[in-house]
Amino acid sequence: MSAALTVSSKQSKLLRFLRPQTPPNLSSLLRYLSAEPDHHPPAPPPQNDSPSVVTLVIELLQTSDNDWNEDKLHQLLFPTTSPPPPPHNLLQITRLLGSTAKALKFFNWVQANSPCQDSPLLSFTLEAVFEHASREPNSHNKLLDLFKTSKSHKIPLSVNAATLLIRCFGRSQMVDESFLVYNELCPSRRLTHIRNILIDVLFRKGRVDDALHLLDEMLQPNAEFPPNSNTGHIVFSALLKRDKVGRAVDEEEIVRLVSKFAEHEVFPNSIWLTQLISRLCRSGRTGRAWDVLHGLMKLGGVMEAASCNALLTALGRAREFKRMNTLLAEMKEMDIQPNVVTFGILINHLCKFRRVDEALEVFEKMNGGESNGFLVEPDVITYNTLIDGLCKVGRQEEGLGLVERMRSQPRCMPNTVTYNCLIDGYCKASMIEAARELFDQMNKDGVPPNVITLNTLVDGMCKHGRINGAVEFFNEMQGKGLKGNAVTYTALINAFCNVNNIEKAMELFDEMLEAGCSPDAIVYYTLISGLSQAGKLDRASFVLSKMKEAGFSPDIVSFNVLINGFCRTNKLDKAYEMLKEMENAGIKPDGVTYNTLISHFSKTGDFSTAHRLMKKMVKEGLVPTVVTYGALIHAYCLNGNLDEAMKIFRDMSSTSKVPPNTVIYNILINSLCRKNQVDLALSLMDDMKVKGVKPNTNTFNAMFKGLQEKNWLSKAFELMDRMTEHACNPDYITMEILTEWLSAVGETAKLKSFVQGYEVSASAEHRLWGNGRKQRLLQLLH
DNA sequence: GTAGGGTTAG
Repeated sequence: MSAALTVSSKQSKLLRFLRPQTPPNLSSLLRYLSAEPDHHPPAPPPQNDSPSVVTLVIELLQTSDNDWNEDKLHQLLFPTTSPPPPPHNLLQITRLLGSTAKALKFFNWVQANSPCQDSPLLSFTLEAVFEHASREPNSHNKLLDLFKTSKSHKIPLSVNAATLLIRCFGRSQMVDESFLVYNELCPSRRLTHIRNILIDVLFRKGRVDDALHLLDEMLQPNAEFPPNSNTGHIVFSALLKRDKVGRAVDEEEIVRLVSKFAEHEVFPNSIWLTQLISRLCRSGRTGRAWDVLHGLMKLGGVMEAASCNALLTALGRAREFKRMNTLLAEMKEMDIQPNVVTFGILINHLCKFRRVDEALEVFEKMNGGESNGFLVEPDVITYNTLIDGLCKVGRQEEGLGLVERMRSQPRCMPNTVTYNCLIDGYCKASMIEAARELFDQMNKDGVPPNVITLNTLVDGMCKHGRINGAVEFFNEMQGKGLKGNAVTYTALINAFCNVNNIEKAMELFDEMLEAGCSPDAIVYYTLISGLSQAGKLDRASFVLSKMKEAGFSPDIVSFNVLINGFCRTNKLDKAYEMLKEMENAGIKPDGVTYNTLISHFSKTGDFSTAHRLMKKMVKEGLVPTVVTYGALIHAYCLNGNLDEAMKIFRDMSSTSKVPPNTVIYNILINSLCRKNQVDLALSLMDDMKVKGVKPNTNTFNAMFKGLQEKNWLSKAFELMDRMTEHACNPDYITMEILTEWLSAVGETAKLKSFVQGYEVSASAEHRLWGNGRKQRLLQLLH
């Protein structure tokens, strides 16, 4: 229910309660206070010396209940010598009668006795009869009867009578009757406020088109009854609130209405304008939102920060920083005070683009760091945004510092989100223990963890090789009543797929279903990918069909994953099936699809198909990338056709302008070394240096193997030094080659000094080689 | 304001 209507319906309830015992002047005062004007001719000036006609008539009517002195009544009301009393008097008299029955009786008498039948006398008397009836139980039926009678007697409705009827019928869901009353009303009395009521009734009943039709009439440039602010409120609330009934009205239509309203100088209030701006932005029409806001600014609509905030959010999302700044400048110019949300948006977007220091500057500014007029106290959300921003760039210690600052500020205690951001920060920094401690801390502080806390820790543990710890933690939390969701299961399923524990991954999927947790598309995608990469294409297909049953469809990446899986397991017919399915679903193959197929055909020796596919991909507007060339080069290498591989390698940088990367060099260097063309491999390494392509561990491993074959010790030493220079860590393959080779030729001293270059970080070593490998290495060295 | 997945060449 809209605010204005709540007020006026409350007021009318108040009126109904007060009226019977209230003298007319208080009643008219209340009437004056109500949102709607009273549409009566002015009351005659009070007669000071003698009792008024009203008083006399009431006395007369009350003394004799069933037997009125009609002569006297006639004399008082319709004197032959003086003009008839003003209609207002009859209204007052009728109102003061105790019941509908009495009022109706009086009305009938007036109708029978009034000398002039088409005077407003009858309309006003009837109005008071309606008022009586409206206060009785089952009022809508009584009013309907009375209305029908008045219609058959051709008594015109007064403005107030029509208002009362339309409103009462509307409340009783009798929309057609409301409409009928309106249509019965003399066009000159179809005032704005009556139309407002009817429009409101129509909207509430979902009769959107009828309401808009009525509204259109009011919005005409020279409309007799133009819209007022109440009209705006009724219309915008009906069109923009969430639980609206009837057909949806699209944003363009609303924008059209807004501008028509604006021509009548009626503007949506801040709430509705903000709603409209958000809706336009959400449906991707930020430009239109910008126009609407600026149009209203120019026309003098009242603008508050909220509406600007809605637009700022959308601009930030679209990375339109220039326009964001323009809007901020305009806000300043128009004296629109930014609020905590405005600052929050700025801080958020700066953080999302990792410009955390600038975000901190804005934060200090709102704290009054620079005295530029306004102080806005940051709230929990401001703090959380910043803490998250800091954590996302690895500055979790500073985030922790902000928590201290938060605690010192009244009404700003760290909450679940605060802890979640920090826990995620520590997890991403591989500090799982610290994250776990924060989790204990939040429990101690009475801040309840939620499913996001759970997921953050589960994922953190999974990503740092503690899958069992993650499962344990999850079970512990379930025991405490904290249920997991699709995200929890995705993290675990993904982790088990990554360590090739497909059984456990599938088990978790079943567990998820048993727990009553419905999988979303991402769970399916994860599982399909894991199964495909593990070569379990039958199970991947099974999950795919389950996914479709659940109403999700594979996206381009899932198709690519499946196509790759089918190619690798030599189920080309299945791969084709997928391509067909993609086509039917309207999903075009992308570069990855082509690369996958090119890789497959070239690896199986069908180079002509591979080249045909490459031509087709270009025709489709896709650009062959370093991966495309890599697939061909790799296949030619595997096929023993090193000349062709080198030819493509030379072509790709000169003709196609795709510079080779480390992977490409590695493929070639590896193949050349295997073919004993170590000289050529070495020249490629020089080429890398020239082109600025960094060699990695694989590059050196391939070279060492080649050099070992040739027993080119001096070259190996040279490369070992270069490896150290590049801060390129040896892995266990490097160590195995070098240990075997160098200890065989009695060069363990050189090897020891090489290894010592890397013994700076025990944890890095641990990560690289693992404990077992290191033990073996040490054994070999001693 | 906070959490999840997947692709192609080594």
